[in-house]
Amino acid sequence: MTYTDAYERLIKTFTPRDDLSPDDVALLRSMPLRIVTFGKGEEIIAQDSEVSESCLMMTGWTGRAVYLESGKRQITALHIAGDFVDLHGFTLKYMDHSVVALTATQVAFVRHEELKRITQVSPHLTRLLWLLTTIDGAVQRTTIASLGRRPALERLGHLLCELDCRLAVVGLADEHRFDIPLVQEELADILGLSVVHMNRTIQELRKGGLVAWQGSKVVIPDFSKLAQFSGFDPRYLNFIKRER
Amino acid sequence: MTYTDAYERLIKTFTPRDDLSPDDVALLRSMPLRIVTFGKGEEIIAQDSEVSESCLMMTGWTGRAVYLESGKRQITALHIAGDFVDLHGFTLKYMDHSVVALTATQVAFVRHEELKRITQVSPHLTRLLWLLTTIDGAVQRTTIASLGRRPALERLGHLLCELDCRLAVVGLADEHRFDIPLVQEELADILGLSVVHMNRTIQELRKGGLVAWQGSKVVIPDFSKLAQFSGFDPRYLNFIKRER
DNA sequence: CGAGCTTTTGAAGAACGTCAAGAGTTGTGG
DNA sequence: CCACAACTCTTGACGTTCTTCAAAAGCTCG
Repeated sequence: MTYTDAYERLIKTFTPRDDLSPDDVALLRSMPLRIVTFGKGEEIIAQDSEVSESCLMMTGWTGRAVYLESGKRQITALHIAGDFVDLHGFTLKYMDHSVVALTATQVAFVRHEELKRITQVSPHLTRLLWLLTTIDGAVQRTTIASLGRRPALERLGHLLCELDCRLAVVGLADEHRFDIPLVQEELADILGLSVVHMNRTIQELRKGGLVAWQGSKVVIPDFSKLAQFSGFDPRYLNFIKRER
Repeated sequence: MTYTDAYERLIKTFTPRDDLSPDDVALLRSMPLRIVTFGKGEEIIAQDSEVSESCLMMTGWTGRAVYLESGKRQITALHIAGDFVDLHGFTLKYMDHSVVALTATQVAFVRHEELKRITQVSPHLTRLLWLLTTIDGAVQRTTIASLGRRPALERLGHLLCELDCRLAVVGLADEHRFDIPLVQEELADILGLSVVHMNRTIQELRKGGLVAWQGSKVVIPDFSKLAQFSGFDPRYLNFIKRER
């Protein structure tokens, strides 16, 4: 993963949503990046810390984890290549969650001074960065609706539909086949379930024929069927090009 | 509620988080507002609609509601005076949720052209508006953690602590006393519970002495006790002044 | 006073969690 | 290349939390 790749990755995060002017692209490329590798299980950002840079995912999977006093953990979001995991840290500074590497990972850190510079020279790019955080909010709302009102089976189906869509956009899913490099305990922490019930829910979804899932390989034989079963409507992901 | 009040309300939304320059204030006051009244139960913004203005709450309570195919409803957020309910609509345009008036309500609509104008002339005010949406995201993460990992009783306690803090900042709570103008069905839709279990959970919290709650009047006799019981840590609300 | 809404209660059942243990898999060191 | 340890997945049994259904009681407002 070279610096050139990193800038390309960043540019490709915007282009499904709006066109970038040559000036926008040049401005993005002018930002110094710090590329760092993390091993599986390592903590990239600590909960309750103060931050002065934000990180863009290059490879691997990360999650935002909230640790409760009870010792329980909730993973509030999953992130893959192209996701600006903690862009909200630019405005918030205070991190209400940790960021943990769920697989070996490469990320590019951008200093907040650089982002601030963008806000001072490019209103358009500023709105696009802002957009990334509001899309994140839309995903979070969908997660809230799932946790609050969908039973475990639909909740899992909905997550698989979302991951399929997001992975496809960055070339990591093809014909509804993709890799989920997560253990069931992590999936349980995402869906708010116990590990045992997570296991039984996966088995039930498999048995129903809605997904084929062996090891980390997932295949969704009939996407629209799973989407309908899970109440999945991709519009909240905002993969639509318009003037922003 | 006059126009002057509306601008004051808007300004007071920022000041707990950062100071505004005279230019910032003048710019805010230059935005045309459209003040509208809604009756209890009315829909202010429809789910799946396209929007070209965003609304700031003046009086009353609103909620963001997601309606699922199953007929179930999840209220993903509550909003009170000073909240910019759908500021994310400025960047997203597509509304993945509805906004519903939970009480009689006055809101001020700001056209997106005006917000765009701000992004073109004031990087600082742009960052502050952006901040409001990222704080919203932090609240959503906390909601996800509650729904995923807290049992009903703690979930309710946590909500009450959050409301106490937020209402106090806008002068609607004093000495941990405030009004919750919501019926138990609405609370159930916020906490992801059935109405019956919502009722029993409220009773249990009352019985435990953690809250006094009769009709819509809530009193938290020992806030830190309830906060500890519920795992509430107000830092995610970002009521802290710093350079943004 | 009555209609409609909201709160409350009881009873039964479904969904999910916990505990415990066995089976399968992966990785590591000798 | 094998043996062992550690991790992960799976299963069974049982308990708890929460839901559903149904109905009664209380409240509000014309």
